[in-house]
Amino acid sequence: MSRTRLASTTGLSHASISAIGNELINQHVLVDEGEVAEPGARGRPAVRVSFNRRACHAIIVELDVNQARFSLVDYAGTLVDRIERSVTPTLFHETRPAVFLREQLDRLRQRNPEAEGTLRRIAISAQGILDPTGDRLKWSPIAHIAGESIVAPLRAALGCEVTLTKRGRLLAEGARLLYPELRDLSIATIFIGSTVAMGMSLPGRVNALGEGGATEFGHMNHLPDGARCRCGMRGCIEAYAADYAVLRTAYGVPDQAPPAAAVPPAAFQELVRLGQSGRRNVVHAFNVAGRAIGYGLARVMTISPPHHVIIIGPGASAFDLMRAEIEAALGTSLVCRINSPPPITVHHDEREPIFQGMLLATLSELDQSYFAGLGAGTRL
Amino acid sequence: MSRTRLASTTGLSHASISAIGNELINQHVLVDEGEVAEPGARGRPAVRVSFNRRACHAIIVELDVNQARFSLVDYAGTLVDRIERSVTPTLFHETRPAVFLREQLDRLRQRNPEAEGTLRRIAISAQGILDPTGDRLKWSPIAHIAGESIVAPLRAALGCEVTLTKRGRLLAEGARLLYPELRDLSIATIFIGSTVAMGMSLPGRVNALGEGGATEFGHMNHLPDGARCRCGMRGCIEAYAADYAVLRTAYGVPDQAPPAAAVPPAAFQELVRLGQSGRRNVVHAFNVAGRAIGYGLARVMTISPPHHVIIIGPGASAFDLMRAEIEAALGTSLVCRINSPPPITVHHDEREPIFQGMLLATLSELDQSYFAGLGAGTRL
DNA sequence: AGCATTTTCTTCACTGCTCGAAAAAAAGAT
DNA sequence: ATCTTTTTTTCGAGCAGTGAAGAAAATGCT
Repeated sequence: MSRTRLASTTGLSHASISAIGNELINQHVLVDEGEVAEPGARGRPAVRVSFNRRACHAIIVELDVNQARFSLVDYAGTLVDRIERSVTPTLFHETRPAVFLREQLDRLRQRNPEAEGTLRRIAISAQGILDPTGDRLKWSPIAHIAGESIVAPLRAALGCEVTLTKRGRLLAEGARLLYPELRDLSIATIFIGSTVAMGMSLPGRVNALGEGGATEFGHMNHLPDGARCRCGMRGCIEAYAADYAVLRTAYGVPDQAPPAAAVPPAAFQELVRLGQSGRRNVVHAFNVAGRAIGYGLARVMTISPPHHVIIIGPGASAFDLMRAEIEAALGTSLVCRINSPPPITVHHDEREPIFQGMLLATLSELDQSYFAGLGAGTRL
Repeated sequence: MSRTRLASTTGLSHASISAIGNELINQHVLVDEGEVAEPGARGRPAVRVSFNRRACHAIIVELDVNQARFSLVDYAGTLVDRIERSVTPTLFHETRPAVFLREQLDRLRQRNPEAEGTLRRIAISAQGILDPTGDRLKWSPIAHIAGESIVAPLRAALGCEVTLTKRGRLLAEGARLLYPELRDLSIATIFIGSTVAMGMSLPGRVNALGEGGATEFGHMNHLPDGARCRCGMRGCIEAYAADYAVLRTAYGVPDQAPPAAAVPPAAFQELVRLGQSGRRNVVHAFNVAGRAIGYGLARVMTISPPHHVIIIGPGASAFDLMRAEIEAALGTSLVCRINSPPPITVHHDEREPIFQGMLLATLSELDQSYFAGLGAGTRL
């Protein structure tokens, strides 16, 4: 981006951008990329400045019920290397979470020795409820992970900052990045898959990893004394709309039956396919799921109504089977009658928004915690 | 407050406080009250500065289903004069809201000619859903008020700034003022009475009148296809917990019967008394109300959990009859199991918090919109 | 009474951030 | 070669805030 565009984007004057920009270039936080040739343009050509890729690196860890992904990124946000591992319900029974994570992280570091000295942060995201200390999960749909210390042993072993973040928090921030037209709107992103989750994002600056936006939407009660949920409670939205719940409803298993620990992604895809091809019991199951999500969303609308709703995750493919029930439920809400209901769109890939949201949040935090702490004269 | 205390409260240095304070005293926004004698204190005595009462005046209008209250206040927040009028379900059928308001406002102004030149703002609060323009209510439990233009005619007639605010928005801000120990906590205040409403307040600066904190808690769905609500929908929390709903349940009226337009305050007080003395049908009705509020609160807890909950309004007197059901409902929620449920306290008078919340918000807004706009050299 | 102590408030020189205006630089257009 | 356009830098100024020093106004001790 050129200095002139930076000035108009940030609202600062050219004078300030020039001063700050050159200071950061001296510190090697930014780099001068030289003139960028734009054919047919008059005037002095713009000089692009961009982040110094080698200023620092971070590793982003996405942990969910079915898989784990480890991504080494540089300061410009470019993906340098990536490892994927599948997660089974017994994995964290056999191997302590911190040990499993450390093995994969070490492998990634050994494969990329050039990043070693500048690895500044490891950001882990996982589904569930965090302990207030941020060291571990208090509860999680990922089997056997809750209660195990994660952050402290990794921090001690690796000697760099490690953070643990609720995954749902990132959904909406990431979705905002993918749809520039939503930039100035508040967004609720609902994930439907191995769990049901919602992230909320207000316009304005990027939410830091530590702040708001997290909800327990999946465990909001839908019906008092209703279906059994993986969390042990009854009547949660998740107990009607997560993969295991749809499967249970479709095959006529009583809704008080204990939920499956995990549903293989392929099995759920097959279920969606059956629903789309019109199989009665499956269509019915997705209708039930839609009703739970619709009432949940209607309830959210009464507390903090988002401008836009995005449905995401494996269950998003079945949105057509849920849409009518969702809209009907929204229609029973005064808020949606008076102010029209929010537009709902579907985004099929959930991994990219989560990754992008986490990436942006991590780099922003590094800017604030690491780079801001460097003295004025520092050189990297 | 002395300059030294101002410095430690605001976090600014003594030098800055001195400069800014003297500037504002020159402008007659603040006044020097002279030394305040504190017996037994050593050192130079503190000089108290306070708001110049005569710097400006505002009128605060509280409008609800049963009554209207008009309060003339000065810049120091002192109540100068007040008018109360009862509101009947036919009032706004017979008299247009703007006309009714104008009559009372004119009376208040005539009684207090000394405030005339410095009346800077009229702030109206009412229950219901506001039009985005802020000129009128789109929907309200106050009969015949929705849809009628309120702000524009008053602004034209009185020639000063007029604002219309959702009442529930003020509940929590006001409650925060009354309980200093809640200063750094997020608070949800639930009003139970002619309606059911909730205001949320985050710690930090005072919310301006235009910003967040408003909810439609009373019209959050409790049970799909449930009891008929005054808003025309079915199953709202209000349809189980507002005064008309408790009355309906207690006397075995079918929950699909059209709700009463208003319940006289005395009739509801009597109902609370009957419940407290153990009358079975009334106790049952309040149990039902408590269950609706409890599930509603549990649902709110999944989206933006407050640290503290305050119950307020005429129905607060019956809190003991609802407590068990509220706590039971909270217990069905994963969030309340993992992180303990928020403490719930009762505040019996609802009018004071609403008034205080509105007062503070109005004066803060005047600081920002009016006083901040005055040039550096201005003198009042 | 006279001086030390304590506390409040003001003054003053200085920093850090930002801005507007002018100037410099680097290209294409004439 | 000169004009125009666009980007970038330089320079002086303004503003909000600070720390340190000092002035002011009381009490307490001898």
